[in-house]
Amino acid sequence: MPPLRRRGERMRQAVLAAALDLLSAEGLSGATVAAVARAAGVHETSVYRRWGSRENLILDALTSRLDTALPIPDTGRVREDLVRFFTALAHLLDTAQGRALLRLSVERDDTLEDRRGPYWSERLDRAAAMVQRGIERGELAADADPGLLVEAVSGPLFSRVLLSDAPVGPAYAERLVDLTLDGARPRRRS
Amino acid sequence: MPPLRRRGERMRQAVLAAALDLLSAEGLSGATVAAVARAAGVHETSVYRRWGSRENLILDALTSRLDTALPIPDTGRVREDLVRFFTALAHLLDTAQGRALLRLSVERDDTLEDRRGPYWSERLDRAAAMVQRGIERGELAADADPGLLVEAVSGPLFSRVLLSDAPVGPAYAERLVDLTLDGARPRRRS
DNA sequence: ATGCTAATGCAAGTCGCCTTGCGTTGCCCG
DNA sequence: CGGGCAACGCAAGGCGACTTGCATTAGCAT
Repeated sequence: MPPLRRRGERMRQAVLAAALDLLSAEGLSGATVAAVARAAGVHETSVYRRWGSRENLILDALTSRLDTALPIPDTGRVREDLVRFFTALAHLLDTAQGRALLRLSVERDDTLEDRRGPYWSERLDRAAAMVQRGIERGELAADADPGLLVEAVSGPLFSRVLLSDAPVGPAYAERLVDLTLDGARPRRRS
Repeated sequence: MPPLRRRGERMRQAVLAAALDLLSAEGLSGATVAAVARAAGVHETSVYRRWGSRENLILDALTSRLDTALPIPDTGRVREDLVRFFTALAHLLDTAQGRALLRLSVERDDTLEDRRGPYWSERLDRAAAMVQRGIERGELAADADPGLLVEAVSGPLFSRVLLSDAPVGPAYAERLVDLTLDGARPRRRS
């Protein structure tokens, strides 16, 4: 039985699968390049040649399967849309894979350009559409800034996970949405 | 001239100074433990015995000099207080040292407990006092959550630096404060 | 001053990330 | 059904973080 040489796409899939296995079995620190390569029955050098760095590898593994899509709801009411979206995001950030992805996205890599920022910014950009619809519907002020609003809700979610490593939870996301929508000033007209 | 053996507190100061020098001269990646030790005229082993890890060393160097205090203003108006505070924070986050400190604060260290979270959480906790005063003054809703509001403004600042590495700038901080205070809904009573 | 002890110096070594040069082989194309 | 060539395997090595065991010495108390 020859060592079952894997190449091209099959090798790629085998490595990504091995990476995810190790990731969920032993966590981020357990998924060393050597371990992944061994588990996939591939040489470490090949991994580096294809992915360039451990970071790219893990990130590729994570994003390939973790395409939770984070769908953009369209219920007709801004608050409902935002609550659903950011609740889903909070849920994602409470999973091991979601947290790992966020942590990796934060790592700087001065060598060559990478596509980590894109993962989150893409999704947040799409989220801005919900706000835009709210503006057009007159639910939000005409001069509201969709991007700013999205960042105002997602930012705290991200930094909470990164800084304090605390769970975020759907309730937190909902409170953030309400604060961003209504502000902290006293409600006139009760 | 004997190698001028440094010990105890003098050694500590020499190493921290060398670390800051390298930090500002060559950036985070330039401040390797070996380089810092050499520059301080100290053996690498001694650095590890005293600080335990490179991270602790850099963090110690950063916080020892970078105690910008981030004072809590008290002008009598919430918005003014918040704008001043978060503008100062934004400014800090636009310096190389501030960014380095934030990045290091985000690094997880499963070995032993560390005191990195504290640096930011301390300052944000104190910032909540501004909000509390605003509530007592009636400027804010009685059921407003000081901690949440502080996170709603600081979170985006942090995650912007961490994720997109973009400058934050005072204007961004100010817009966040206004959004959090007034919300995105249309203003009644113009 | 003189000792004692804890704080250094030093050497050697582990581990993970990553690179390079060269031999070997899978795989697609003609 | 062969080539040919890129895609792999392999060995060796560099670099930085970190550890360990042992020799040495600075510095404080006496």
